[in-house]
Amino acid sequence: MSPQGPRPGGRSARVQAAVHGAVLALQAERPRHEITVPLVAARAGVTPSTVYRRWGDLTELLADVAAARLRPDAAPADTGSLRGDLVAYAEQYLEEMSSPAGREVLRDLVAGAAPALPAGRCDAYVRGQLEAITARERARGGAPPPVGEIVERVMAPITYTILFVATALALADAARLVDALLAPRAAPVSPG
Amino acid sequence: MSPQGPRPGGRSARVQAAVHGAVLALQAERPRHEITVPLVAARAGVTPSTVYRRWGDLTELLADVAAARLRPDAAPADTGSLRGDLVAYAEQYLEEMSSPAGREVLRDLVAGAAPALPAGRCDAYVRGQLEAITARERARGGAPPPVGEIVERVMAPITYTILFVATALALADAARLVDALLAPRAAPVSPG
DNA sequence: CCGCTAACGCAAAATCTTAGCCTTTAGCTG
DNA sequence: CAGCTAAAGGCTAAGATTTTGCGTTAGCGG
Repeated sequence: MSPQGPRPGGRSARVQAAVHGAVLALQAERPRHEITVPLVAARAGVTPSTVYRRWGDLTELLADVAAARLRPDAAPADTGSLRGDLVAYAEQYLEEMSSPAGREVLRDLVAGAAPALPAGRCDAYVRGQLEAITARERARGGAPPPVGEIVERVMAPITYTILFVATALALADAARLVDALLAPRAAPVSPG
Repeated sequence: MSPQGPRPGGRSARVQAAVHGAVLALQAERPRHEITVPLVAARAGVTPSTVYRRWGDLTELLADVAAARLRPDAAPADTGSLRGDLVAYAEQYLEEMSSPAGREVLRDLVAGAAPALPAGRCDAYVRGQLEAITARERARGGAPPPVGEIVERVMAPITYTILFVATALALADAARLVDALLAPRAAPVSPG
């Protein structure tokens, strides 16, 4: 779906940029159910058939745009400690994704039915950022948990809650999850 | 979206059952992108306008069917121990939801939720089953973790992986997650 | 500079979606 | 139990979207 086809330069790239831009512009000014392929195409200065041919349908186009939106634009902030870095990253993710707009991004991503690609890209971006954070910690001489465990204990609960649970998470929950991850021997429940 | 309107009996119920049945039948024999409202309506012996009026669009209809499919049909299995009950439930959930059909159910559910609201019914069903399991444990004299913690540590990682990660989870991961939850004082990482 | 081909534009046809109006039927009341 | 009321479904026509075939354009290599 993503135009990683054999001819990425020139006109193709311009069209992709124009269409992505049109989607972003429309998302900012209209509710989602009013966004249609012909509308996007018109805004992008392109014919609808071009959009249908390249993206298949609106769902996949939105998923592609959502994935592009998630691509990290900078390395994760360096606060000087593993906990600080993780809390900062988790808080940023939580804040971005629990807004109505962010929720729509996640939804579009999941809804894109194609070979799991757009949703997979999202996870890949997250892991990339976490790799950077853990690599930094190792360079400091620390022994951070594996990225998979961070995803499992911190990112997954945040994402699940945003998608499925009515009560919103507080910013403090991000720190709570990170602390639970980093202190596996704390004893919050009844004594064993 | 669900026809919990003021007139649940009689014809309404018949139409709803016919439409749900038609969706299930079509899902079993066709790829999802070939399922359309007119197709469902024809199979259900109903006119398309009826479907549009009651469900709005195909996405919401599929979400409604998915939610109905998820409604637990029985109390969770009683294995005699908290760990056994949780592992059995988590394994069942994992097995059901990681199949292609199950993944579609989750996808439809997320995609069809109201614009700014979460796909709450799914989470509610899960919590209901977990409540039953933990209540049973308390009746045994045990002190199970709160349901929220089980969701966070077990159900959320499973669901996240199904939706966002290309590599499938193994059945054993369900047990691993339950064990990690129940033994918070194990020391799998370097000493603190 | 010339040819090759993927990608786009255009326009017609097919399909899906919406909306108005009428008919049916479940639930209620006398 | 007959009759009333309004919610819900059927039908049809108008409108919008999606698909498809064919000609054209523009990036790329020789």
